[in-house]
Amino acid sequence: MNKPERLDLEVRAHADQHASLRLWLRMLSATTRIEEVVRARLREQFGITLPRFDLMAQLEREPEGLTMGELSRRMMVTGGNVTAIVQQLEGEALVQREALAHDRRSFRVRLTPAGRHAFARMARAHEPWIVDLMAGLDETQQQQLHRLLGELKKGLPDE
Amino acid sequence: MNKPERLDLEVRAHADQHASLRLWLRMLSATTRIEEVVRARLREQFGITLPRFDLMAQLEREPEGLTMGELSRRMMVTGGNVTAIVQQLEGEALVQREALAHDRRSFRVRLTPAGRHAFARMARAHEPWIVDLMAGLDETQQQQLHRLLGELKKGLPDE
DNA sequence: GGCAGATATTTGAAGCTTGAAATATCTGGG
DNA sequence: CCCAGATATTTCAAGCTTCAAATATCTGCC
Repeated sequence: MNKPERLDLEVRAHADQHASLRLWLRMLSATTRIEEVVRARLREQFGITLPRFDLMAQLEREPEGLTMGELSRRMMVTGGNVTAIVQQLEGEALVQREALAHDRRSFRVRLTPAGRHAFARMARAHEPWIVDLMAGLDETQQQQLHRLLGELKKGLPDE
Repeated sequence: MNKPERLDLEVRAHADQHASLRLWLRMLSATTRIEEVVRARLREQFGITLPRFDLMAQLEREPEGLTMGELSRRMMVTGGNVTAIVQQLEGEALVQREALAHDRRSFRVRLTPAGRHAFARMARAHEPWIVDLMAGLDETQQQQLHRLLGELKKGLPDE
């Protein structure tokens, strides 16, 4: 009975790999599709890009503002990227920089009143889009998905 | 009992929105993190970008090759994007174009033998990475996640 | 106090991505 | 047969993104 068992394990290992790969591809395609929809609507309805919206969303949650590094970590993009987007939004007077007393390398970025107002208007539209896009799952399923993704994230390497 | 019930629904609706949003953000961050890891490893170990790897992966599954449109749909990117990547890979002799007899607007792209060989080498490394990244979930959980994402995708608007 | 290493941000080059317009070809109805 | 609309691809401009190198500042150890 040794040989069949060993074979069986190999077969299962092989199947596992394929299953993980299929899972990953499905996860990626669902995420991509939702992003596409959101990006298109933000553009059509507000003439804004997703990255700019995202950056404003991060700031909206932090009335005290965020440093470039914090923004970069929260948005999960590189620092150079944040620099460019902040510069643009600053040019449109939607965000402003503010020196830090204790560290001259760094500064806080926060929404201007105009930025806060503009974001609020967009967020009111955005939230129902997400609710709607997720509506293929009922509340319980969404909780399950949330939990599973939390587990998955715990297993991912840091940094 | 009318007023409390109505209030209750409103509260729940409000909570639902936040829950869907949180779910979406978690989904996005898990996906982004996995992509980051895979991109970094492909670069370090094989000096290739994720989009090029992705395009080759699509072709590898289709010995007959794929048209530009099919590639674009499968990769979930725009056509112009595919044009650029195919041109580069063609320059490196990893893919080749082949005219279609019945439609001169279109053509098939397929891996060259060199492309197939290079991809096979990368895929052997890539698959265990994914298995590993997903290993925070056991088999049952991965099946659940796969199922839930399938449901979610069914509810998304087409195209 | 000064300097070595750490941290925060910017810059620049290369590559990816989108959306829209342009080009080429095909298809079917008249 | 022809042409109007559909389909396949490319082109282009604008913007996003990464990585790596450069700059500036800070911190703690001596």
